[in-house]
Amino acid sequence: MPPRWDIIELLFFAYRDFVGDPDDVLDQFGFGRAHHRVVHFVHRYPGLKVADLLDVLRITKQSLGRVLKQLLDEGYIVQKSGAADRRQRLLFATAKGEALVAQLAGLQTDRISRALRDFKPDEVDAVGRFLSGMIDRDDPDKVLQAILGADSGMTRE
Amino acid sequence: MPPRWDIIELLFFAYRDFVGDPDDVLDQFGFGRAHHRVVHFVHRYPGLKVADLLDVLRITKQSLGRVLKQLLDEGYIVQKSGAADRRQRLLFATAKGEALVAQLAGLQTDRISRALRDFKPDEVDAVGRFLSGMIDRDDPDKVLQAILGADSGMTRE
DNA sequence: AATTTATGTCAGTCATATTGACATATCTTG
DNA sequence: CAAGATATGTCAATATGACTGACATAAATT
Repeated sequence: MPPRWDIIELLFFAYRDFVGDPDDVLDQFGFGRAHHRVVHFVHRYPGLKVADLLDVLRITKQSLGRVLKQLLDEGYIVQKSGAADRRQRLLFATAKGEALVAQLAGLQTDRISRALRDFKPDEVDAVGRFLSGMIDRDDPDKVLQAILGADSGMTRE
Repeated sequence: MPPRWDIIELLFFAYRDFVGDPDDVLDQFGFGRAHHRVVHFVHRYPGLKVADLLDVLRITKQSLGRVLKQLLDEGYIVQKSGAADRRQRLLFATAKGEALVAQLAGLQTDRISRALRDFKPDEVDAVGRFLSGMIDRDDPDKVLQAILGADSGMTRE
């Protein structure tokens, strides 16, 4: 099987520019890419546990610690003790956090919409199936399962 | 325009796993992701100049310096003075470098092929057009132009 | 009561990036 | 030819985001 140089390199450049938009905004907040990832997933999956976040981001708790603390201190995220298990710290985005996520997602959505402009529904669907297919399936990751599970029919509104 | 949470998150996970495969191999060589990027583009675009590489990778020459030196010292890359302009250091992958790139590209190609299995030709085409469309066009980058130029069926202004 | 689990923290290290300043060789231009 | 621009390299200091290992605490489970 010959290497798919085309896709390999397109993925590199596409991802480079895809994360480049948020990076510029994050700089103004004194944040980095790590902060974006954390506040994004907390906003999207309210009540996420610290352990879930570690699974999703594939980093250690020590790495997550500093970034999470900053987001808590500056009021982008709050944490509540779990009702069933009070050891757990369930994470939620504040209005401030939601606003930041929305701003960054807006930039990325603009880019995606531009790329998908004039795509037929089944072409959009193919893009979604490709990206899903690129992801490891043997992954005991709750968030990931939620995404992949909800992923039938990319053309829904 | 509502955020495309689906694509945003699929891209995150797809890229995470896409670069995850090479990372494991690179560890065994004492290399990191930066070494992969450098040797990859040097192999793919023989005679690449240092300045070209800086444009592609969007890093500073100081950052590139250490990584490039290691690859030169360990014989994955060689450099020759430019014929026309002898200030330029033109970079070429050695057989050793090519072998490494091929191994890493093999892993990534396996993943891509798996994702594109059972895709019809026009669906594969849609994936390529999507990725191309995600890339900034106002980019005076020789390598990028080569890639985008070779990508038939693309909509450009 | 003992153990496991979820989380936090301290301390040190590493890889990769940054900015700024300066050096050298070489090409281009007035 | 002299002056300046360009391509590259290097030194120094710094930041971010990752790592390992060890230890602490609180709460759940056995």
